[in-house]
Amino acid sequence: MKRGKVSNNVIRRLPRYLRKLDALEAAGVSRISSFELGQQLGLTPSQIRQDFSCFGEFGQQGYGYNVTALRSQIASILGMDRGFSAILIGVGNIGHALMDNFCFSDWGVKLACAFDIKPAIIGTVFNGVPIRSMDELEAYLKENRVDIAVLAVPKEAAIPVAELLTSQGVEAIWNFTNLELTEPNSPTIVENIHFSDSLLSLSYFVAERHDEKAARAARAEKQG
Amino acid sequence: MKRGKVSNNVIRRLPRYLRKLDALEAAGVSRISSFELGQQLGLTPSQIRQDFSCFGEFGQQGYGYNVTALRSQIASILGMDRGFSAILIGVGNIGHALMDNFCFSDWGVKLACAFDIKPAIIGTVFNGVPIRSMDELEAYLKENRVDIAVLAVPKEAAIPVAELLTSQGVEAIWNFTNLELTEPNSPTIVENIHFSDSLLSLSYFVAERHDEKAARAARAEKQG
DNA sequence: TAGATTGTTAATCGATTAACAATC
DNA sequence: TAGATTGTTAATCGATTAACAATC
Repeated sequence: MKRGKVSNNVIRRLPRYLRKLDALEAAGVSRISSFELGQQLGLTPSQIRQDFSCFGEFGQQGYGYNVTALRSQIASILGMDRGFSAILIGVGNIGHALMDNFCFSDWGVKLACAFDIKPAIIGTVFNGVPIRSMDELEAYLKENRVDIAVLAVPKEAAIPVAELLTSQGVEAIWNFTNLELTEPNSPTIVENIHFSDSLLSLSYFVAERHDEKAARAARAEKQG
Repeated sequence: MKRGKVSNNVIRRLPRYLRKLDALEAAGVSRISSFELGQQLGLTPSQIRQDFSCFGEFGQQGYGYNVTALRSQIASILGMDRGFSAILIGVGNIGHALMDNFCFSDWGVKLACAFDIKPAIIGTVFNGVPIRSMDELEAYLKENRVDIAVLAVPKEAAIPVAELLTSQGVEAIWNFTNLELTEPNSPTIVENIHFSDSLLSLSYFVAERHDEKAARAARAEKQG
Protein backbone atom coordinates (compact mmCIF):
# COMPACT_ATOMS: atom_id res chain seq x y z
CA MET A 1 0.00 0.00 0.00
CA LYS A 2 1.58 3.28 -1.09
CA ARG A 3 1.25 6.15 1.33
CA GLY A 4 3.49 9.08 0.39
CA LYS A 5 2.54 12.01 2.62
CA VAL A 6 -1.21 11.97 2.54
CA SER A 7 -2.88 15.27 3.40
CA ASN A 8 -4.86 15.66 6.56
CA ASN A 9 -8.02 16.45 4.63
CA VAL A 10 -7.85 13.13 2.86
CA ILE A 11 -7.32 11.24 6.10
CA ARG A 12 -10.32 12.91 7.70
CA ARG A 13 -12.51 11.83 4.80
CA LEU A 14 -11.54 8.16 5.03
CA PRO A 15 -13.77 7.32 8.01
CA ARG A 16 -16.72 8.86 6.19
CA TYR A 17 -16.01 6.69 3.16
CA LEU A 18 -15.87 3.70 5.46
CA ARG A 19 -19.21 4.47 7.09
CA LYS A 20 -20.89 5.04 3.75
CA LEU A 21 -19.49 1.81 2.34
CA ASP A 22 -20.67 -0.04 5.43
CA ALA A 23 -24.14 1.32 4.84
CA LEU A 24 -24.05 0.43 1.14
CA GLU A 25 -22.91 -3.09 1.93
CA ALA A 26 -25.67 -3.47 4.50
CA ALA A 27 -28.14 -2.28 1.86
CA GLY A 28 -26.93 -4.97 -0.51
CA VAL A 29 -25.18 -2.66 -2.99
CA SER A 30 -22.24 -4.49 -4.53
CA ARG A 31 -20.72 -1.90 -6.87
CA ILE A 32 -20.54 1.85 -7.03
CA SER A 33 -18.93 4.48 -9.24
CA SER A 34 -17.06 7.53 -7.99
CA PHE A 35 -19.89 9.58 -9.51
CA GLU A 36 -22.60 7.87 -7.47
CA LEU A 37 -20.50 7.82 -4.31
CA GLY A 38 -19.83 11.51 -4.80
CA GLN A 39 -23.55 12.21 -5.07
CA GLN A 40 -24.24 10.40 -1.83
CA LEU A 41 -21.43 12.10 0.09
CA GLY A 42 -21.62 15.55 -1.44
CA LEU A 43 -18.15 15.28 -2.99
CA THR A 44 -16.95 15.46 -6.58
CA PRO A 45 -16.07 12.20 -8.34
CA SER A 46 -12.65 13.69 -9.04
CA GLN A 47 -11.96 14.21 -5.39
CA ILE A 48 -12.97 10.68 -4.52
CA ARG A 49 -10.72 9.19 -7.19
CA GLN A 50 -7.85 11.44 -6.10
CA ASP A 51 -8.34 10.42 -2.49
CA PHE A 52 -8.27 6.71 -3.23
CA SER A 53 -5.32 7.05 -5.57
CA CYS A 54 -3.18 8.11 -2.60
CA PHE A 55 -3.26 4.50 -1.49
CA GLY A 56 -3.48 2.42 -4.63
CA GLU A 57 -5.79 1.40 -7.45
CA PHE A 58 -8.99 -0.03 -6.06
CA GLY A 59 -11.36 0.42 -8.97
CA GLN A 60 -11.83 -0.95 -12.44
CA GLN A 61 -12.37 1.08 -15.59
CA GLY A 62 -15.87 0.93 -16.94
CA TYR A 63 -17.14 -0.71 -13.78
CA GLY A 64 -16.39 1.37 -10.73
CA TYR A 65 -15.58 0.00 -7.31
CA ASN A 66 -16.55 -3.23 -5.63
CA VAL A 67 -18.16 -2.08 -2.41
CA THR A 68 -16.95 -4.93 -0.23
CA ALA A 69 -13.41 -4.87 -1.56
CA LEU A 70 -13.14 -1.09 -1.28
CA ARG A 71 -14.51 -1.14 2.25
CA SER A 72 -11.94 -3.67 3.29
CA GLN A 73 -9.12 -1.68 1.67
CA ILE A 74 -10.11 1.45 3.53
CA ALA A 75 -10.50 -0.45 6.79
CA SER A 76 -6.98 -1.70 6.30
CA ILE A 77 -5.63 1.78 5.45
CA LEU A 78 -7.18 3.04 8.68
CA GLY A 79 -5.37 0.35 10.65
CA MET A 80 -8.50 -1.52 11.65
CA ASP A 81 -6.87 -4.89 11.02
CA ARG A 82 -3.80 -4.26 13.16
CA GLY A 83 -5.31 -5.25 16.47
CA PHE A 84 -4.46 -1.99 18.22
CA SER A 85 -4.91 -2.15 21.96
CA ALA A 86 -6.40 0.60 24.07
CA ILE A 87 -6.85 1.43 27.72
CA LEU A 88 -9.38 3.80 29.22
CA ILE A 89 -8.31 6.18 31.94
CA GLY A 90 -11.09 7.66 34.00
CA VAL A 91 -14.41 5.87 34.36
CA GLY A 92 -16.55 8.89 35.06
CA ASN A 93 -19.52 9.93 32.99
CA ILE A 94 -17.80 10.00 29.66
CA GLY A 95 -15.58 7.02 30.34
CA HIS A 96 -18.57 5.02 31.44
CA ALA A 97 -20.56 6.06 28.40
CA LEU A 98 -17.72 4.91 26.15
CA MET A 99 -17.45 1.52 27.88
CA ASP A 100 -21.18 1.05 27.70
CA ASN A 101 -22.04 2.38 24.27
CA PHE A 102 -19.02 2.68 22.10
CA CYS A 103 -18.05 -0.56 20.45
CA PHE A 104 -14.27 -0.33 20.17
CA SER A 105 -14.06 -3.72 18.49
CA ASP A 106 -16.27 -2.48 15.64
CA TRP A 107 -13.35 -0.26 14.72
CA GLY A 108 -10.67 -2.86 15.20
CA VAL A 109 -9.53 -1.64 18.59
CA LYS A 110 -9.31 -3.89 21.66
CA LEU A 111 -10.19 -2.12 24.90
CA ALA A 112 -8.06 -4.13 27.29
CA CYS A 113 -8.44 -2.40 30.61
CA ALA A 114 -9.79 0.66 32.40
CA PHE A 115 -8.34 2.66 35.30
CA ASP A 116 -10.02 4.79 37.95
CA ILE A 117 -9.54 5.99 41.52
CA LYS A 118 -13.01 5.15 42.89
CA PRO A 119 -12.68 2.19 45.30
CA ALA A 120 -16.28 1.17 44.63
CA ILE A 121 -15.56 0.22 41.02
CA ILE A 122 -11.92 -0.89 41.23
CA GLY A 123 -11.74 -4.63 40.77
CA THR A 124 -15.06 -4.86 38.98
CA VAL A 125 -15.53 -5.87 35.36
CA PHE A 126 -17.75 -3.82 33.09
CA ASN A 127 -18.79 -5.09 29.67
CA GLY A 128 -15.90 -7.50 29.80
CA VAL A 129 -13.37 -4.81 30.66
CA PRO A 130 -11.66 -4.98 34.07
CA ILE A 131 -11.39 -1.74 36.03
CA ARG A 132 -8.13 -1.33 37.93
CA SER A 133 -6.72 1.21 40.32
CA MET A 134 -4.89 4.22 38.93
CA ASP A 135 -2.01 3.17 41.20
CA GLU A 136 -1.44 0.22 38.93
CA LEU A 137 -1.35 2.28 35.73
CA GLU A 138 2.41 2.81 35.58
CA ALA A 139 3.18 -0.84 36.21
CA TYR A 140 0.61 -1.82 33.58
CA LEU A 141 2.21 0.46 31.02
CA LYS A 142 5.62 -1.07 31.68
CA GLU A 143 4.29 -4.57 31.16
CA ASN A 144 1.85 -4.12 28.27
CA ARG A 145 1.95 -2.55 24.88
CA VAL A 146 -0.64 0.20 24.73
CA ASP A 147 -1.29 1.77 21.35
CA ILE A 148 -4.06 4.14 22.37
CA ALA A 149 -4.85 5.62 25.76
CA VAL A 150 -8.35 7.05 26.04
CA LEU A 151 -8.05 9.99 28.40
CA ALA A 152 -11.33 10.71 30.18
CA VAL A 153 -10.17 11.96 33.55
CA PRO A 154 -11.21 15.27 35.15
CA LYS A 155 -9.33 18.38 33.98
CA GLU A 156 -7.18 18.52 37.11
CA ALA A 157 -5.72 15.07 36.55
CA ALA A 158 -5.21 15.38 32.80
CA ILE A 159 -1.72 16.85 32.55
CA PRO A 160 0.13 14.52 34.95
CA VAL A 161 -1.60 11.47 33.52
CA ALA A 162 -0.76 12.56 29.97
CA GLU A 163 2.87 13.01 31.00
CA LEU A 164 2.97 9.54 32.50
CA LEU A 165 1.51 8.08 29.33
CA THR A 166 4.03 9.88 27.15
CA SER A 167 6.97 8.96 29.35
CA GLN A 168 5.97 5.31 29.25
CA GLY A 169 5.88 5.30 25.47
CA VAL A 170 2.17 5.20 24.80
CA GLU A 171 1.85 5.88 21.11
CA ALA A 172 -1.35 7.91 21.05
CA ILE A 173 -3.84 9.67 23.28
CA TRP A 174 -7.52 10.00 22.46
CA ASN A 175 -8.23 13.11 24.47
CA PHE A 176 -11.69 13.74 25.91
CA THR A 177 -10.59 16.44 28.35
CA ASN A 178 -11.16 19.97 27.18
CA LEU A 179 -7.46 20.72 27.45
CA GLU A 180 -4.93 21.27 24.70
CA LEU A 181 -2.49 18.41 25.27
CA THR A 182 -0.56 18.77 22.06
CA GLU A 183 3.00 19.45 23.18
CA PRO A 184 5.28 20.99 20.53
CA ASN A 185 7.95 18.29 20.74
CA SER A 186 6.02 15.37 22.11
CA PRO A 187 6.28 12.09 20.20
CA THR A 188 2.78 11.16 21.31
CA ILE A 189 -0.02 11.48 18.77
CA VAL A 190 -3.00 13.34 20.21
CA GLU A 191 -6.52 13.29 18.82
CA ASN A 192 -8.93 15.62 20.56
CA ILE A 193 -12.65 15.37 21.12
CA HIS A 194 -13.39 18.96 22.08
CA PHE A 195 -17.12 19.15 22.72
CA SER A 196 -16.98 22.88 23.31
CA ASP A 197 -15.17 23.59 20.03
CA SER A 198 -17.83 21.66 18.20
CA LEU A 199 -20.69 23.42 19.98
CA LEU A 200 -19.13 26.83 19.40
CA SER A 201 -18.72 26.20 15.69
CA LEU A 202 -22.36 25.24 15.58
CA SER A 203 -23.23 28.35 17.53
CA TYR A 204 -21.32 30.43 14.98
CA PHE A 205 -23.33 29.01 12.11
CA VAL A 206 -26.60 29.63 13.93
CA ALA A 207 -25.58 33.21 14.65
CA GLU A 208 -24.61 33.71 11.00
CA ARG A 209 -27.99 32.36 9.92
CA HIS A 210 -29.78 34.74 12.29
CA ASP A 211 -27.80 37.68 10.94
CA GLU A 212 -28.68 36.75 7.39
CA LYS A 213 -32.36 36.56 8.25
CA ALA A 214 -32.20 39.90 10.04
CA ALA A 215 -30.44 41.47 7.05
CA ARG A 216 -33.08 40.12 4.68
CA ALA A 217 -35.83 41.44 6.93
CA ALA A 218 -34.16 44.85 7.09
CA ARG A 219 -33.89 45.02 3.30
CA ALA A 220 -37.54 44.05 2.90
CA GLU A 221 -38.50 46.71 5.46
CA LYS A 222 -36.55 49.36 3.58
CA GLN A 223 -38.16 48.52 0.27
CA GLY A 224 -41.63 48.87 1.59
CA MET B 1 -18.91 43.15 12.69
CA LYS B 2 -18.06 42.36 9.08
CA ARG B 3 -18.48 38.78 8.06
CA GLY B 4 -18.27 38.27 4.31
CA LYS B 5 -18.08 34.54 3.62
CA VAL B 6 -15.62 33.29 6.16
CA SER B 7 -13.96 30.00 5.30
CA ASN B 8 -14.68 26.90 7.29
CA ASN B 9 -11.05 26.57 8.35
CA VAL B 10 -11.15 29.98 9.96
CA ILE B 11 -14.36 29.18 11.82
CA ARG B 12 -12.91 25.96 13.18
CA ARG B 13 -9.92 27.84 14.56
CA LEU B 14 -12.02 30.40 16.45
CA PRO B 15 -12.91 28.13 19.39
CA ARG B 16 -9.23 27.32 19.83
CA TYR B 17 -8.40 31.02 19.96
CA LEU B 18 -11.11 31.44 22.54
CA ARG B 19 -9.80 28.66 24.76
CA LYS B 20 -6.26 29.96 24.53
CA LEU B 21 -7.36 33.49 25.37
CA ASP B 22 -9.36 32.17 28.32
CA ALA B 23 -6.24 30.46 29.59
CA LEU B 24 -4.11 33.57 29.06
CA GLU B 25 -6.65 35.71 30.88
CA ALA B 26 -6.76 33.23 33.74
CA ALA B 27 -2.97 33.37 33.87
CA GLY B 28 -3.10 37.16 34.17
CA VAL B 29 -1.71 37.96 30.72
CA SER B 30 -3.20 41.23 29.52
CA ARG B 31 -1.68 41.69 26.08
CA ILE B 32 -0.34 39.41 23.37
CA SER B 33 1.07 39.81 19.87
CA SER B 34 0.12 37.66 16.90
CA PHE B 35 3.70 36.38 17.01
CA GLU B 36 3.44 35.12 20.58
CA LEU B 37 -0.07 33.76 20.09
CA GLY B 38 1.16 31.94 17.02
CA GLN B 39 3.99 30.35 18.98
CA GLN B 40 1.59 29.09 21.59
CA LEU B 41 -0.89 27.69 19.11
CA GLY B 42 1.48 26.43 16.45
CA LEU B 43 0.20 28.89 13.84
CA THR B 44 1.94 31.63 11.87
CA PRO B 45 1.39 35.24 12.97
CA SER B 46 0.18 35.98 9.44
CA GLN B 47 -2.53 33.41 9.66
CA ILE B 48 -3.73 34.73 12.98
CA ARG B 49 -3.92 38.30 11.71
CA GLN B 50 -5.69 37.13 8.55
CA ASP B 51 -8.19 35.16 10.60
CA PHE B 52 -9.06 38.09 12.85
CA SER B 53 -9.25 40.51 9.94
CA CYS B 54 -12.25 38.57 8.63
CA PHE B 55 -14.25 40.12 11.44
CA GLY B 56 -12.73 43.50 12.11
CA GLU B 57 -9.71 45.27 13.55
CA PHE B 58 -9.10 44.09 17.06
CA GLY B 59 -5.44 44.95 17.54
CA GLN B 60 -3.27 48.00 17.82
CA GLN B 61 -0.07 48.63 15.90
CA GLY B 62 3.06 48.42 17.98
CA TYR B 63 1.15 46.88 20.87
CA GLY B 64 -0.67 43.73 19.81
CA TYR B 65 -3.99 42.57 21.18
CA ASN B 66 -5.65 43.18 24.50
CA VAL B 67 -6.38 39.68 25.75
CA THR B 68 -9.66 40.48 27.48
CA ALA B 69 -11.02 42.58 24.63
CA LEU B 70 -10.02 40.07 21.99
CA ARG B 71 -11.53 37.22 23.98
CA SER B 72 -14.80 39.04 24.24
CA GLN B 73 -14.81 39.88 20.52
CA ILE B 74 -14.31 36.25 19.61
CA ALA B 75 -16.94 35.12 22.09
CA SER B 76 -19.33 37.50 20.40
CA ILE B 77 -18.39 36.32 16.90
CA LEU B 78 -19.11 32.76 18.01
CA GLY B 79 -22.57 33.81 19.15
CA MET B 80 -21.91 33.23 22.84
CA ASP B 81 -23.74 36.40 23.83
CA ARG B 82 -26.95 35.64 21.97
CA GLY B 83 -28.56 33.46 24.60
CA PHE B 84 -29.12 30.51 22.32
CA SER B 85 -31.41 27.91 23.80
CA ALA B 86 -30.89 24.18 23.56
CA ILE B 87 -32.79 21.02 24.35
CA LEU B 88 -31.33 17.58 24.88
CA ILE B 89 -33.02 14.58 23.34
CA GLY B 90 -32.10 11.23 24.80
CA VAL B 91 -30.84 10.97 28.37
CA GLY B 92 -28.86 7.77 27.97
CA ASN B 93 -25.18 7.46 28.71
CA ILE B 94 -24.01 10.29 26.54
CA GLY B 95 -26.96 12.54 27.24
CA HIS B 96 -26.51 12.01 30.94
CA ALA B 97 -22.78 12.70 30.73
CA LEU B 98 -23.49 15.97 28.92
CA MET B 99 -26.05 17.08 31.53
CA ASP B 100 -23.71 16.19 34.34
CA ASN B 101 -20.35 17.36 33.04
CA PHE B 102 -20.70 19.70 30.16
CA CYS B 103 -21.36 23.25 31.21
CA PHE B 104 -23.52 24.63 28.41
CA SER B 105 -23.74 28.02 30.06
CA ASP B 106 -19.94 28.37 29.92
CA TRP B 107 -20.41 28.59 26.17
CA GLY B 108 -23.38 30.90 26.25
CA VAL B 109 -25.98 28.23 25.63
CA LYS B 110 -28.99 27.66 27.88
CA LEU B 111 -29.99 24.02 28.21
CA ALA B 112 -33.70 24.45 28.80
CA CYS B 113 -35.08 20.96 28.86
CA ALA B 114 -34.34 17.28 28.19
CA PHE B 115 -36.51 14.55 26.70
CA ASP B 116 -36.48 10.79 27.15
CA ILE B 117 -38.77 7.77 27.05
CA LYS B 118 -37.78 6.14 30.35
CA PRO B 119 -40.68 6.55 32.82
CA ALA B 120 -38.28 6.37 35.76
CA ILE B 121 -36.63 9.69 34.89
CA ILE B 122 -39.52 11.55 33.24
CA GLY B 123 -40.65 14.35 35.49
CA THR B 124 -37.37 14.51 37.41
CA VAL B 125 -34.99 17.44 37.37
CA PHE B 126 -31.29 16.87 36.83
CA ASN B 127 -28.75 19.64 37.41
CA GLY B 128 -31.56 22.14 37.12
CA VAL B 129 -32.81 20.72 33.84
CA PRO B 130 -36.28 19.13 33.77
CA ILE B 131 -36.62 15.81 31.96
CA ARG B 132 -39.85 15.41 30.02
CA SER B 133 -41.48 12.66 28.03
CA MET B 134 -40.66 12.33 24.34
CA ASP B 135 -44.41 12.47 23.75
CA GLU B 136 -44.30 16.12 24.71
CA LEU B 137 -41.46 17.00 22.35
CA GLU B 138 -43.59 18.08 19.39
CA ALA B 139 -45.80 20.30 21.53
CA TYR B 140 -42.72 21.79 23.18
CA LEU B 141 -41.21 22.63 19.81
CA LYS B 142 -44.39 24.37 18.73
CA GLU B 143 -44.43 26.52 21.83
CA ASN B 144 -40.76 27.31 22.36
CA ARG B 145 -37.96 28.65 20.23
CA VAL B 146 -35.20 26.06 20.10
CA ASP B 147 -31.94 27.09 18.52
CA ILE B 148 -30.00 23.90 19.08
CA ALA B 149 -31.25 20.35 19.59
CA VAL B 150 -28.68 18.00 21.08
CA LEU B 151 -29.42 14.62 19.56
CA ALA B 152 -28.25 11.79 21.80
CA VAL B 153 -30.84 9.10 21.15
CA PRO B 154 -30.09 5.51 20.08
CA LYS B 155 -29.38 4.98 16.35
CA GLU B 156 -32.84 3.53 15.70
CA ALA B 157 -34.62 6.67 16.89
CA ALA B 158 -32.31 9.20 15.25
CA ILE B 159 -33.85 9.65 11.81
CA PRO B 160 -37.51 10.17 12.83
CA VAL B 161 -36.51 12.50 15.66
CA ALA B 162 -34.25 14.50 13.33
CA GLU B 163 -37.13 14.80 10.87
CA LEU B 164 -39.45 16.06 13.57
CA LEU B 165 -36.89 18.64 14.64
CA THR B 166 -36.39 19.85 11.09
CA SER B 167 -40.09 19.99 10.34
CA GLN B 168 -40.69 22.05 13.48
CA GLY B 169 -38.09 24.57 12.44
CA VAL B 170 -35.26 23.79 14.85
CA GLU B 171 -32.31 25.73 13.55
CA ALA B 172 -29.50 23.33 14.32
CA ILE B 173 -28.77 19.78 15.46
CA TRP B 174 -25.74 18.81 17.50
CA ASN B 175 -25.55 15.20 16.45
CA PHE B 176 -24.05 12.58 18.78
CA THR B 177 -25.46 9.59 16.92
CA ASN B 178 -23.06 7.90 14.56
CA LEU B 179 -25.34 8.57 11.64
CA GLU B 180 -24.92 10.96 8.76
CA LEU B 181 -27.87 13.31 9.21
CA THR B 182 -26.80 15.92 6.71
CA GLU B 183 -29.60 16.01 4.16
CA PRO B 184 -28.72 17.62 0.82
CA ASN B 185 -31.55 20.18 0.90
CA SER B 186 -32.29 20.43 4.58
CA PRO B 187 -32.33 23.93 6.08
CA THR B 188 -31.16 22.53 9.41
CA ILE B 189 -27.54 23.05 10.36
CA VAL B 190 -25.93 19.81 11.53
CA GLU B 191 -22.74 19.52 13.55
CA ASN B 192 -21.54 15.99 14.10
CA ILE B 193 -19.61 14.45 16.95
CA HIS B 194 -18.52 11.22 15.32
CA PHE B 195 -16.48 9.33 17.89
CA SER B 196 -15.65 6.59 15.45
CA ASP B 197 -14.35 9.00 12.81
CA SER B 198 -12.07 10.53 15.38
CA LEU B 199 -10.81 7.16 16.63
CA LEU B 200 -10.22 5.92 13.10
CA SER B 201 -8.19 8.99 12.19
CA LEU B 202 -6.10 8.37 15.27
CA SER B 203 -5.76 4.74 14.31
CA TYR B 204 -4.54 5.82 10.87
CA PHE B 205 -1.81 7.95 12.37
CA VAL B 206 -0.71 5.15 14.70
CA ALA B 207 -0.60 2.72 11.78
CA GLU B 208 1.43 5.21 9.75
CA ARG B 209 3.86 5.60 12.64
CA HIS B 210 4.25 1.82 12.91
CA ASP B 211 4.93 1.56 9.19
CA GLU B 212 7.59 4.23 9.40
CA LYS B 213 9.29 2.44 12.27
CA ALA B 214 9.16 -0.85 10.40
CA ALA B 215 10.62 0.80 7.31
CA ARG B 216 13.46 2.30 9.33
CA ALA B 217 14.16 -1.04 10.94
CA ALA B 218 14.18 -2.74 7.55
CA ARG B 219 16.67 -0.22 6.18
CA ALA B 220 18.91 -0.65 9.21
CA GLU B 221 18.74 -4.43 8.79
CA LYS B 222 19.75 -4.16 5.16
CA GLN B 223 22.70 -1.91 5.87
CA GLY B 224 24.14 -3.79 8.79
C1' DT C 1 11.39 59.75 17.95
C1' DA C 2 12.51 54.70 17.33
C1' DG C 3 10.75 50.17 17.80
C1' DA C 4 7.10 47.17 17.51
C1' DT C 5 3.30 45.25 15.51
C1' DT C 6 -0.80 45.73 13.13
C1' DG C 7 -4.00 45.18 8.83
C1' DT C 8 -3.69 44.35 4.09
C1' DT C 9 -1.91 43.49 -0.46
C1' DA C 10 0.92 40.33 -3.17
C1' DA C 11 3.27 35.82 -3.70
C1' DT C 12 3.34 31.06 -2.82
C1' DC C 13 1.75 26.88 -1.86
C1' DG C 14 -1.49 23.11 -1.67
C1' DA C 15 -5.96 21.13 -2.49
C1' DT C 16 -9.81 20.59 -5.47
C1' DT C 17 -11.69 20.22 -9.97
C1' DA C 18 -11.53 19.32 -14.88
C1' DA C 19 -9.98 16.82 -18.72
C1' DC C 20 -8.60 12.80 -21.07
C1' DA C 21 -6.05 8.78 -22.47
C1' DA C 22 -6.15 4.05 -20.93
C1' DT C 23 -8.88 0.04 -20.50
C1' DC C 24 -12.36 -2.94 -18.63
C1' DT D 1 -17.20 -3.49 -30.23
C1' DA D 2 -19.28 0.63 -27.81
C1' DG D 3 -20.06 2.65 -23.41
C1' DA D 4 -18.60 3.49 -18.99
C1' DT D 5 -15.48 4.72 -15.71
C1' DT D 6 -11.06 4.55 -13.92
C1' DG D 7 -6.27 6.66 -12.62
C1' DT D 8 -3.54 10.52 -13.60
C1' DT D 9 -1.92 14.78 -15.55
C1' DA D 10 -3.01 19.66 -16.11
C1' DA D 11 -5.76 23.77 -14.78
C1' DT D 12 -8.10 26.26 -11.36
C1' DC D 13 -9.22 27.74 -7.19
C1' DG D 14 -8.60 28.90 -2.39
C1' DA D 15 -5.87 29.11 1.74
C1' DT D 16 -1.58 30.12 3.87
C1' DT D 17 2.54 32.74 4.10
C1' DA D 18 5.44 36.70 3.21
C1' DA D 19 6.15 41.45 2.74
C1' DC D 20 5.39 46.12 3.84
C1' DA D 21 3.29 50.59 4.40
C1' DA D 22 0.61 52.55 8.13
C1' DT D 23 0.65 53.85 12.79
C1' DC D 24 0.55 53.29 17.72
